[in-house]
Amino acid sequence: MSPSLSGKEGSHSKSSDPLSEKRERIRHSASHVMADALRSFYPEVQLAIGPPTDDGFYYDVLLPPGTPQLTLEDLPKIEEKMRQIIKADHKFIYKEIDRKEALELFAKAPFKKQIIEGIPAEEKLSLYSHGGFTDLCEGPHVNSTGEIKAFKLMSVAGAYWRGDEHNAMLQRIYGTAFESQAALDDHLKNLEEALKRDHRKLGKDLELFMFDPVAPASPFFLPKGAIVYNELIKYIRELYKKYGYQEVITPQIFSTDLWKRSGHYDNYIENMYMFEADDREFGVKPMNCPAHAMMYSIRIHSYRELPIRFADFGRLHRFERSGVTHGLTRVRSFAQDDAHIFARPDQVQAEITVFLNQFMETYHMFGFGDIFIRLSLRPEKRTGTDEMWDRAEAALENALKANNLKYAPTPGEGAFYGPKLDFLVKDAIGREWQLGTLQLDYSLPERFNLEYAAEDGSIMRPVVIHRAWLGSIERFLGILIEHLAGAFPVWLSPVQVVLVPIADRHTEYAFKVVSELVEAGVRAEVDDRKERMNLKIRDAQLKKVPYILVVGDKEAEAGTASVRMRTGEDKGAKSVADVKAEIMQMINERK
RNA sequence: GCCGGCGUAGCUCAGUGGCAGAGCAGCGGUUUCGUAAACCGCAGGCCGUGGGUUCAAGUCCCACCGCCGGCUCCA
Repeated sequence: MSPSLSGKEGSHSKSSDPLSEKRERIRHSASHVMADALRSFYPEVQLAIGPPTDDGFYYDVLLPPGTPQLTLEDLPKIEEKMRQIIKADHKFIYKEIDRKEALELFAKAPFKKQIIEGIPAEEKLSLYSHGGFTDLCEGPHVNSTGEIKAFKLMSVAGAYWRGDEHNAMLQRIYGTAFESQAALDDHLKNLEEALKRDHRKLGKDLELFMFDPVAPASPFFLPKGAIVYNELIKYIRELYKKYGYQEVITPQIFSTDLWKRSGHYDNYIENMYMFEADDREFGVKPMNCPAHAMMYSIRIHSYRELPIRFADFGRLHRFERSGVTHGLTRVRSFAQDDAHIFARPDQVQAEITVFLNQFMETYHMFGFGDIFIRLSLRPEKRTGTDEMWDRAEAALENALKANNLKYAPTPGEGAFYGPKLDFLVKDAIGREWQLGTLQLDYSLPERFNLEYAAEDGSIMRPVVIHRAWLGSIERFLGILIEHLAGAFPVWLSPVQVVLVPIADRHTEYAFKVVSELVEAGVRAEVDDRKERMNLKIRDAQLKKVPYILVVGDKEAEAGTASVRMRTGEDKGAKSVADVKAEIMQMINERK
């Protein structure tokens, strides 16, 4: 069961199957109907764009100056109007027009005018009308408004015109529409389900981590969360050992001398925490690479030593803009399973191939099925020669091809110092997150004057590969929590076993069993509260403890424990030795 | 940073100008029980922070902080 790979990011893929195609029509049409309804309340409303999306549609609008902003409370009346329009079953009428006509028709619609001006002259322009409403639109649509069988307006949000923060802020109304009420209900149920898996909620409920205004967007890992965090690191450390990485420990704070040299002072300072001490300016590190470059430079390296792989779990701080933080997935304080590989140019491709295999192995183990690989190619603004970029991009692409991996080349998205591979997964609510990354860097070796002595004695420049499997541990944990709905595999579970004594007199035996498990390295506890066993079983299951061992007279007598799983499955009584062996095996096999 | 919403007990939430509430959790007691919530009782509050309006503010207004939904950005 290997993770399926899709070359395209889901949110950008054009649907090909009939149902998705139908929904796209329905949603696109619903967006027109919504604009129509909105216009009946605000005749002067300026319409921008109203496309279908993966799970619904939206329309970006600008209300006339002085109009109060739309809020959630305005949605019901808009929905009501939409229902009337749908009931009237207006036909959608398609009409092609020439550019001049279009510009006249939309003379008073500045956003539409801009759209028209942006469409290449040779492309035809078209209109879609229903009832008395006409919009510039490529389509396709349903035949008539009556085909929009079920819809719901979801939310109102702000959005910049054309996604550029220098442009006007528009209001975006989100809605969704389906071919049947049942499908809509199903969708709403899924949303509710996703809410239950939200890692922020589960993190609180399971006491994994907390946040506090005294450290905005910076998680406090509570004891249980710290266990999971450290288990992840322990796993990564094993891989480091296996694959020839050397772990290093580097300072947290550096003088701006370093940040100027690395380029961060010019390119990244708005994301850094800077301060003065002793009349010098310092910055808290947002990345580990400069420190690793310095460590590489302690002496001249022979070509025989390369590749050198420095791994670092150093804590990074990035000052993220206030509106962008999100639970564990976008924080200001975090660590990565970060490593920099200093390699000879001829070693680059082999390193990438090995990395890809390690990456797939890791993701397979965590059970992620929906992985997207993005190959980010040279941006406009970049350092280095074209030959260098050709070689670097080819190295990444060849490695992907050699490993039969699908990927989406994305021009212009690379870092200024080199192209990169980004590994994205989708969370429970369909949001896409970047986790792992691999970047080729020709700039850092230049800036830090990194060298090695080649076979012929000449001095050569190594290439640096930045790479992470999990990305940020924090973000990975957040995605993992949602992916698993908080039910960690045994090896990651903060509490792996809870002993439930049936009556007080069985507590002593329960502790005996626990100490045997703890001795073997299992995280086991006795629930010795003065409560009934029913409650204790319930609580253990709500806390997603994988093994619940119930012990009473029979078990104490026979030296057994009744095994109940968090799923509710009752596996019956087993000898303590057998239970212990089973749990140990789960842990050792990381299941 | 920008647009909008929200902030009341540990948690989930009610209270919309007139005495701060409920359920769960917590604590005390009773119950000692065979696989998802026993019963009784007791406590628990700078209503995010600061200012303002008012005879009176959890409630109305302003600012700030934080969170949530988006935009932009990103590990």
